[in-house]
Amino acid sequence: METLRNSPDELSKTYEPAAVEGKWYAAWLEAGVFHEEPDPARPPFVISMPPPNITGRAHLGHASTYTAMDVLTRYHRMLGDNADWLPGQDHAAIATEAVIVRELQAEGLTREGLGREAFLLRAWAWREKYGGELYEAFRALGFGPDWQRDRFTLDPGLSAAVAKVFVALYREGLIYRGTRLVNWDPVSRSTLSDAEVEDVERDGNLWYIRYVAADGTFAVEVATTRPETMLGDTAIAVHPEDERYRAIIGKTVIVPLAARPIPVIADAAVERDFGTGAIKVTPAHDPLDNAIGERHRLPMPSVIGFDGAMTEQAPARYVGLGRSAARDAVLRDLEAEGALVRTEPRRHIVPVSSRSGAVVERLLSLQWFCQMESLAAPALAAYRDGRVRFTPERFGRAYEQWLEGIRDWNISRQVWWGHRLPVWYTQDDQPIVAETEEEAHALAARDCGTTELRRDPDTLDTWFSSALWPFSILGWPEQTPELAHWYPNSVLVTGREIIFLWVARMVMLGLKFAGNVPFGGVFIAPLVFDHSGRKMSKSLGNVIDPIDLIERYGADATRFGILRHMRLESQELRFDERYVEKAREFNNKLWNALRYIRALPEGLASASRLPSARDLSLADAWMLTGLRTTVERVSRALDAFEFGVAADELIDFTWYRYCDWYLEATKTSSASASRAPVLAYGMTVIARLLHPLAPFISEEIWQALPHDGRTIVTASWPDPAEIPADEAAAARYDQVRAVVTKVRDLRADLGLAPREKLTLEVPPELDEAARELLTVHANATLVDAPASSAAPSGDPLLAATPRAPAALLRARISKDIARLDAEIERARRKLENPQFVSKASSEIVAKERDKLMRYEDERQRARAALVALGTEDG
RNA sequence: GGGCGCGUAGCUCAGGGGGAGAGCGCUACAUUGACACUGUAGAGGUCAUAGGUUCGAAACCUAUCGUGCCCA
Repeated sequence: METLRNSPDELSKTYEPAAVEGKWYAAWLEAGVFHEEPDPARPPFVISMPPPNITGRAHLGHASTYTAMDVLTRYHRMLGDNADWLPGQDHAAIATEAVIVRELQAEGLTREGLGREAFLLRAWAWREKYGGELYEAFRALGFGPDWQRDRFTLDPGLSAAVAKVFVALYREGLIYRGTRLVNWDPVSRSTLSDAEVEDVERDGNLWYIRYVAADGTFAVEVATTRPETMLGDTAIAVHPEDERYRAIIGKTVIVPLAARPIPVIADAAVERDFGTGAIKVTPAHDPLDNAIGERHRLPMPSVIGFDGAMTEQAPARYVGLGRSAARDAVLRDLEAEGALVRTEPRRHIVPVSSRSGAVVERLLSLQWFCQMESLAAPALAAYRDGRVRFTPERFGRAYEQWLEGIRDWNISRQVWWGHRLPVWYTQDDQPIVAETEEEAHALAARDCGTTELRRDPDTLDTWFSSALWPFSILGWPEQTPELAHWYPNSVLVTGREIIFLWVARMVMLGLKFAGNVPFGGVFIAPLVFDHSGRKMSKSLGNVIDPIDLIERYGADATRFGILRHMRLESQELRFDERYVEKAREFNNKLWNALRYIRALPEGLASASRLPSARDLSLADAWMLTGLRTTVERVSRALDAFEFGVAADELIDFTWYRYCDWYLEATKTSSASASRAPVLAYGMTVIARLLHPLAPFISEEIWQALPHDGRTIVTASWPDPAEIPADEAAAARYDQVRAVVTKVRDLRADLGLAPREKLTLEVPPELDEAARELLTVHANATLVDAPASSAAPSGDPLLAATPRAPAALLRARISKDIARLDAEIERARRKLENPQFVSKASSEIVAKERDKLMRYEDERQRARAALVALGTEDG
């Protein structure tokens, strides 16, 4: 511990975060304060970091969600918990692969040209080089995860867990291979999850096409936004209760251009208001049509291929045409045939790949799926019986509804960077599913009498490995001490956009394989938007780099500014740089309070212990009482994830009470007896309360004052019971403050500069403590009131009267009386209402009576003062 | 179409059945030895609209309008 010096110039006049932050972060790493071993003797507090993509860059979302995790971990560490924050990164299959492919393109290379092995080497090299950038930002933000336990989704242990889970699910029949409609990104050449598909509104057309009956007795018009898919039509569908079409249900019509006969069927999924109420059904290329096709067992020809061009299933003259060329050709030919009735401009929803920006094609494809129904049921039960709780609660209902309508999960991806499917095929395409290649060969030899196998080239959806995260990073399937003590995790902190993608899947697989829910609670942090409520995105150019904020304001201010605006029920946080600016000003305020304490002439040598209660001044007692309340409130707020409330409480107490009042009160001569220890004690308690939110400055302050221990990181959380509180003294000081405020009012009326003394007449019996405080807070000179002023009985403090022109005092008092008149009128009306007195709770009525009494008392005093002033000018 | 939010001071937002709050911005004064990244005082609001419940509604309920997100 450095020795405490008291030179006033020792600390710079403004707080300089840059000098402080690097120093302490290095010291923390050196001391190993973020690392924990499982310790059954202490309550565990564990958070698994949602693994950011290795392609991810720091953005303000990290400064909300990830800061929240840091706050919780630091808070629980100080509470004495076995607290550990487990970091890690995600390989981000499609995103990373896209980055590498772009790099290759720039060099004139292709993925296929390079080959799988070389491609993967490049991807690993890329990860080595750039994958740690986000962590640099995390350190700059002061985050303290247990770096020694850093994990990566492609680590051998985690990959083994993935293979094990896949094989187990397969053998249970929950993973299967099947032909289903998938989201196909023709540019990335891979399937996409639903979440990677964005619905975008675009201008298009609605084309009306006429289908003629096979027997020529009628024709039916259908509307479509995608005429080229008509080549794959296998039915016309109408709503079963649609009178217009009842007669033609079951009849046969001919697909124009393709000249194929197809049936007219009835299905309740048809929207009668859309177009003509009759729709064409292309089961191989549209989700709704596919569902109809399943129900009616329709054939499902794929007319569009994985390359986005028309396949051989289409009539010969369209084969090989790209989607848009095919559309042009089809429209031209329809027109020529007279089958195109009309064209109507229309805005409609187009599915777009959030990876490549290409329009997503719905295609039938042979993929691997995970059957979700039997996994979803226990996850639903865990929510309904309270084993998984969401904060805010309403997000639980979204989770519930999604699980209720669960659909099978396409888990295979046509990318190379990721967990390769643990699937091999024999020459006759028989799948062999095994955890290792050796096992696959053994199985193939045993069951199929062959050793000639080729491995499935596909990889698993990234979310598959993420779903195992909370237990795979703890060593599962090994029964490690970490798994025993730290699973389930205490809480998961994440954003609402991945409740389905990630949270629900972790619950499902955690229950299935780790025997329990992965976490007791889920805290959904608000998303960060720009000042006008727009999502921050590269294309809008409104992305804010936290590093930039850190450089200009400091990491503490960046964290604090955001935390302060996190509200439990809000879904969004509209970021304004002024939040961070304000936080920096708060830091500076703290810093200067520290400078004041350090420069006290009596020094801090004896400041390590709080004086006994009888040696405390009125102001001391007031401050400590407020401090105790603040400790309780901040603790309660952090327990409830109310970070904004915690920050508000800290600012409110520290700035507007500790600094504005208490610190000023210590500038009286009698305060010097107790002020150094009380100021220092108060400040170290504030520093500890602040530490989870603003780790650097709190450490700097704590180190600059008498303290026990090496670092605030492992200091204990303040215990309110240890802070002496004296409600009566606090109330008395509040009365003094009320009088001071009134006097200041008048100073403003007088146009009196703050420097200029004001004379205050007070009754001779006024106690010394109140006199000193009036003197220092109101910058007043006290004189005894003349006996003739007839101080009313009661508290002499309330008889304090500034010496000022009578007219001014009269105006001020009259204004007071007018305000009191209104209050009295309001209270009296209430109390005169028999309904109020009989129906309102007795406390409310008593409170109202008390108010009325107080106001009347105050008005009486004011009137007396007015009379005493007389009518002539003074 | 279904679900979930939001509408309070010029702006961003707290609050929440019984005296309208904060920060920023604005106005006036102040360079007092912690701090101008400051202090003191002040102006500014039919709490979206209309009904209802209640002794009492900005808060609870219903509807409407505006606005955002998610799911289909």
